[in-house]
Amino acid sequence: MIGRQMADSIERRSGVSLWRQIADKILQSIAAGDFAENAALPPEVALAERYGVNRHTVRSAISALVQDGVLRAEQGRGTFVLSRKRLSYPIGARTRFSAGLQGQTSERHIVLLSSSVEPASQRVAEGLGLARGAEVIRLETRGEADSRPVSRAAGWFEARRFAGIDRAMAETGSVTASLARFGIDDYLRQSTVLSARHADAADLADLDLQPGAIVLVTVAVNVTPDGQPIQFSESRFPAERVELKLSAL
Amino acid sequence: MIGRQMADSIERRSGVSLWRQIADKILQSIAAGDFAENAALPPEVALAERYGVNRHTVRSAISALVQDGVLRAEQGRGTFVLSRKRLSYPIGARTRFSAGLQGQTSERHIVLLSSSVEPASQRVAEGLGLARGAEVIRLETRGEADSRPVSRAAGWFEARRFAGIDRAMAETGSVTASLARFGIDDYLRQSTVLSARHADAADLADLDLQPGAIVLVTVAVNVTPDGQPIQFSESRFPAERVELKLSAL
DNA sequence: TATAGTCGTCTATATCAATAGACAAATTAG
DNA sequence: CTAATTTGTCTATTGATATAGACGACTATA
Repeated sequence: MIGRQMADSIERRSGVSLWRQIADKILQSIAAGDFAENAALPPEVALAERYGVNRHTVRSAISALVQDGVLRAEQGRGTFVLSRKRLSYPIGARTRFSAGLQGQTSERHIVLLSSSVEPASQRVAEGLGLARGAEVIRLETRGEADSRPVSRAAGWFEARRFAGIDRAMAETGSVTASLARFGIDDYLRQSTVLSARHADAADLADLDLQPGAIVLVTVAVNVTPDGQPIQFSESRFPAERVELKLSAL
Repeated sequence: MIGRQMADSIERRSGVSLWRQIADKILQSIAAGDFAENAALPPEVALAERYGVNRHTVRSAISALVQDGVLRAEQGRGTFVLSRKRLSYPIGARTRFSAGLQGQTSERHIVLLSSSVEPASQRVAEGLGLARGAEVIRLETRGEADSRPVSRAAGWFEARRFAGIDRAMAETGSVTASLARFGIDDYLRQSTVLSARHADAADLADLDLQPGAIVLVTVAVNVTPDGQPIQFSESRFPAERVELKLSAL
């Protein structure tokens, strides 16, 4: 973006419709803090002129964001911003879900969606230092803050060592607390690989997103302080609601 | 994605055309290492069936990737993968451009695109601990590996302290070397904030991307070992060619 | 109470995106 | 050589996207 000033460019015949590109820009702009809560968006004609499109095209973008609960349109008055700035999700050696979001939200928790036992895939086995096909427990979770989903994760644990961690997770709602039951009071993030892509159907459902949204994806391995791998995870974050803050370790 | 198996889902009337979504999926799949170099893609009819679309729609996706130099189609034989796995770009306290890419590419360098002196914007001033409007030098650079752009960055330095850094950068092609001329032999990454969005027109031109692509965006502050801010930067990485590896600090 | 500003709705038209089916052209396997 | 497989091209049709213009409905304010 380089500053902010030259970002108002739109691509035609790109496979991404103009209304979606404009909706993206408006979301970015809100997330970047360009509008106070309840502030008025520029009028439709002004936006149409700025982006070089028809007013109806801007209306399509706005309508999608109204649908999504980001904006509120009032006939005769204007269109107003509802949602807040993006959450800043900390990532570091000692990343814990709740701790890092303190102060940004009033309410936050993790929901266990499902658990299963399965043979380790190639990458899970590699991450955990197990033989391929070894039994692992898979926990599917969703992180929520202020009643909105902010993350969706799958975590894998060695089945033999962590038998019953699914129950612990359901009861405590915390990975840290669950691991504590297995005698692990501290763990570190060994590696994190980060990428981004368009949300697929599963992401849309899990994270309550509108089609065309972008998700940040992290693949990480957690280890004990002495380097023993305990958890392999893949997490997805809605890019429009979350940014990742890489904290000092 | 959770494993890999359920990722073949496509969203209709989402504002993102089906051919682009499919092109995205193919790119992801290649980047994830599902295909060896020069391996054949599944035939068009098979892909059409897998994604539940018409063969012509798949052809549109493939045609975009052929245009982009990712695939090569041969009549009667098949469609073949040209490009490599994604580059893994390391990010950590001591991130240096060239060092981390060693072994992944045969050739890599930074090009200085432009430099200018300007008053510091709000966020640049905050990042560098200066008064808003203080003079800063802005360097626009592009990182290339194997003749392909892999990053595009804007860096800001306090003008008074680093007068002439633009020339140093042009001569050395290295931030590290340029800073050394100002007596700074070591610096650390103090903070990094990470987000993702659709590429805008500037990104497309700078990074040689096809419209609809996704970029990873980092905003970072570099400091001297004793905590003095020296550089504020915003970098963009094409998500289809680069993943970010958060290294131990 | 006018008037200007803004969102809401309607009609019409053009282009892009996607589907459907058919057949040609090139390659590979038998 | 023949058949099967695969990419390339063509025509036709439908629906989504985008533009254009006009006008109605609601709000705030001079």
